[in-house]
Amino acid sequence: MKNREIAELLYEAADILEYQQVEWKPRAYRKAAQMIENLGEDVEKTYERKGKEGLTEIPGVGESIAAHIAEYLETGKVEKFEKLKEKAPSGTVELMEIRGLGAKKMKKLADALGIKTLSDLENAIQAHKIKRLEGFGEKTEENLAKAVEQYEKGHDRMSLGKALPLAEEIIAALKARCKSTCKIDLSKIIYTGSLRRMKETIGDIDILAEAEGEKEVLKVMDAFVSLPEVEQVMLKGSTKSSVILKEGTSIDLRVVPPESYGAALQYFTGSKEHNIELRNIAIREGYKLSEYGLYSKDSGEQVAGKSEEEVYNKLGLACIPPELRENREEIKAAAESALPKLVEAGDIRGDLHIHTSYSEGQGSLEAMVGRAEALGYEYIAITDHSRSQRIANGMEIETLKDQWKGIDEISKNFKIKILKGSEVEILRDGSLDYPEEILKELDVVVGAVHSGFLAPERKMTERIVIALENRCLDILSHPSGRLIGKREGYEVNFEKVFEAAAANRKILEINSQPSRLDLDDELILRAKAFDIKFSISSDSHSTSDLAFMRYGLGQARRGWLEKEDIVNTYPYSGLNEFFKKLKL
DNA sequence: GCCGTTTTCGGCCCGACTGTTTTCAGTCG
Repeated sequence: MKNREIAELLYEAADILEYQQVEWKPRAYRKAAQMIENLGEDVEKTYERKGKEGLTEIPGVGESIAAHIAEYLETGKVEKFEKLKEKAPSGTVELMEIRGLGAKKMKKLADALGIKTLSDLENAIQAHKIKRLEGFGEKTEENLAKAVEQYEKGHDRMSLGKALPLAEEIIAALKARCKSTCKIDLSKIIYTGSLRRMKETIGDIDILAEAEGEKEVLKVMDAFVSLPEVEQVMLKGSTKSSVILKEGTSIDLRVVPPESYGAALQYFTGSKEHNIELRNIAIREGYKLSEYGLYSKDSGEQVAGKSEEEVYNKLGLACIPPELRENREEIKAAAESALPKLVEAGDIRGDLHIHTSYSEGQGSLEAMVGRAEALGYEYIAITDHSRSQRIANGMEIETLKDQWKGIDEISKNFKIKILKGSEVEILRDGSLDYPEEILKELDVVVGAVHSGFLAPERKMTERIVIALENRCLDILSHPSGRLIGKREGYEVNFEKVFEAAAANRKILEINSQPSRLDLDDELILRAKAFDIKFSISSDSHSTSDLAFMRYGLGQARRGWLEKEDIVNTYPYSGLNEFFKKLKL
């Protein structure tokens, strides 16, 4: 799948064109890039099947960009972009990443001081050459210095698993402060942005609050920027403040009046592409949409804004859940009242991937079961590593049998049903790591690949397909093998994997570990088209990990999944039934 | 460069904040 590569290429071209002050083209390139990035299907496949014509069917892709994509797929490069890069200074793309530095300022810096790379910029800042430039000043130079520092500190996005608890902590602290000093509705302090959409990684955290009148707004802003966690106040205005926390994360707070709260929540939740689409609809329908509300174009009167529902409904749309707002057909579905009824936290009745101290987990069998019961689950599966996973203290058959005894014993003390399971290594030839007579004894077999990541696509696909054809396997765990920000998934043909999973009625796991989130939302969408069932699992290694479930749930929702698509929403009896059928 | 129940030409989301200027340009999300 080359979608991401192609999108990257287009983004890069857009940056350079922007630097060259070319009008509109950068926007067109970015739009096309965004569409390709979020496309459910493989651009290369589309091209193979339908040629350039097929490519122009992608929104935002016209004849010219289609030709560039075709050229890239045929030759591995685009002549025009190569030339573009030659003409632009080598560091352009990197410099564009610096906060506060756009095309115009960069051009000036390049023309006046010959700044072409990040280190050029650093040197110029050190020598205080920038503040003497016309249109620049002391403050600009200072801010650029800070921005460069920030960039070097790590411009990586943080995991959902870090961002969500952090946002909750800051919001709790802000609420505690506002409770005594401000007259505002505390329940309206809420995180928005990509975090509310449960994206797998988060750039910065956006918080929205509601307050009436200048005085109250100011009080909220003051409470926010003076939180002990704050290291630096980047900006502070009458509607918006921005800070950087001591641990490096940047957080924005916006405060709006009650009549605009819904419109603002909608606007700041994004995504940007979803919002642009929504605004276009507003324009078509004779409205103007902003973060302050939906206004009639003629009279200028506000027609909606208090709540998100109001805004969507006035535009002829059902209210769209945040996780779907990625401009991936959700607006069309909302117009046709065809939105999915997404799976919810309350639907989850159990967790089917749990480790204990029998292998590499931190928690004892009893501790893990106890926590699961406390969470209100009806069942959990204990799935420690199989024997070949030596690095994770994989269990020999004897140890596995010991564990069964342990489970039988503690079962008496709990109401929750404990399934005997295993995370069985899928060996390089596709066979499973325990003999069939052992696997048959297990209630649930979770198969996973943990080795040989560098195998060629054909090999890896074969390995996984053979495992999916094994009657003993129930669930394919973390199917892509990726570790977010650390390791790409292995090369594998997902079409073939999904076909095999569907044909053998196997379950695909949505692994909730923040570093995995595997399957990701796009693969979930693709797999759903094959009519496959999923499980959402925490892959817990300690009692606190059980709470990871919500991150996997977020990805399932981003993948448009409904309750019926997910086996661990079934009651225990239904789940058992399902597994039994699987083994016939 | 893309796109069209307002247009095959002429538009392209909209508003906030900062800094450097004295009314606005540049940048960001």
